[in-house]
Amino acid sequence: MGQELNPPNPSPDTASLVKRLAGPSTTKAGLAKDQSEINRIIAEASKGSKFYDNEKRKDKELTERINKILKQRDDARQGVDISQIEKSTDHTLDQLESHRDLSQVIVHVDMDAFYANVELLHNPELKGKPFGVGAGVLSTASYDARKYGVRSGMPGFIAKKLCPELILVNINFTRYQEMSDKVMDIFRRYDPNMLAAGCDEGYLNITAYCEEHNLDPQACVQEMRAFVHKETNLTVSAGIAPNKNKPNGQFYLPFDRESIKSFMQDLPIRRIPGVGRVNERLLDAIGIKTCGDIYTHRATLSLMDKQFGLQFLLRIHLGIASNVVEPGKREERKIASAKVHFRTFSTLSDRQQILNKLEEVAAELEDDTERNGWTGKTVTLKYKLNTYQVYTRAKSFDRWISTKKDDLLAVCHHLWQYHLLLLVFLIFIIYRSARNFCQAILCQLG
DNA sequence: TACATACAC
DNA sequence: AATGGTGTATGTA
Repeated sequence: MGQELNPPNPSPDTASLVKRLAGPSTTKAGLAKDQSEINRIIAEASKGSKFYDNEKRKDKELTERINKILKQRDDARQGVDISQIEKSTDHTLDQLESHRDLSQVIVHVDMDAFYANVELLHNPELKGKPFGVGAGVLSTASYDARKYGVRSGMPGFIAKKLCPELILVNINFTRYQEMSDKVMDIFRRYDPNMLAAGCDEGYLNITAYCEEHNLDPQACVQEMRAFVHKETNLTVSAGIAPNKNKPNGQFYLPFDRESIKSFMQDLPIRRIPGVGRVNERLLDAIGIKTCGDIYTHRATLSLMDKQFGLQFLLRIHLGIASNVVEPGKREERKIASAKVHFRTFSTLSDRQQILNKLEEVAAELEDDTERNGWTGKTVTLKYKLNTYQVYTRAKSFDRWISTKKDDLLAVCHHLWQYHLLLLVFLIFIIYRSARNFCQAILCQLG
């Protein structure tokens, strides 16, 4: 009956598209029972949207890129002595192995569902209930929500489809920052040089602490985690290893070559920091799913060093990473930005409306930079079309730029060009190399 | 330098 | 109806 209304033979979603739509953090906290059913629901909810079309386009582009790479691989392997290449790669591996340093005790600490657990402390009524933190897109999901497949980075309306009783809690960043400060202070007792990575995780070198207090690493970390719990009521997971490649959750990796090797053998390559969704697919295409697979395909990787980065992957295979922990310089702010969102408008007739919006953004940025004393040397105009395609247009100067709205607008007009006539739904203006205005004010433009 | 892409959190 | 913000690194031209 109504079937004629549907488009004939809608092409089925490819596995890669379904996975892409499910978002980047599917492999992270896989507490859900049936991920494929969850992915199906997400793909279904996305279907027909501009967002979906854009993801489909990107997926297709990646597939084409993969096909190109496979062809390159086949060409590269023609008429070369594979065993010779393997031999030379083995030599590189031996070199790397000979420099392995097992002397440092590195701990990766990660607060469990940080935002969600802070909210739980604040509002105990949420206990046992599925909830997400954030509006629009979720910053995190409680453990009870994760059971349904709800994850960080997921739009609220899709999360609601997966879990209709989901509660949405507004984000309270100052609350998390406060708790983060407390937790980090505890970590610093064990390593004053620790590296804070975001507000809920970090890396520590506890070698010296263990020595001075005559503690073995596991007892030391146990004690540290107990302090965190006692002083903040929050829980923290930790991985202990001879370097910074984090295992997962709460884990002690024995400090010998064989244990590390067998740990890496079946570890999915996606779990390595720096291997995201794209590299996962590229590597999968040439047969690499786990860190162990790197060795099997070392000849191909060696021939295609430029595409894949041989050294990077060989180090991953061996489980060798940096074991230097530094606090990370407290840098100056680099970017000041403002944005405006808009939805419904038409193309040509609303040129003036777009210009008005642009002016709005410029005014907002002027306000922010004047108030906080920032300026910069590059103006970046970033805009998203209603197709979700993102464009950036930038102009750099050799002097500090005036933060006056009209000066900003002048630069933006110069950058804007023909997209003025298109459907735009998001505009950013960004100052790059933002510097404190007080220091820069003397050399700013007219 | 300009721009795009990939990634992390 | 509806799919993030901020920052870094890197490749390419």
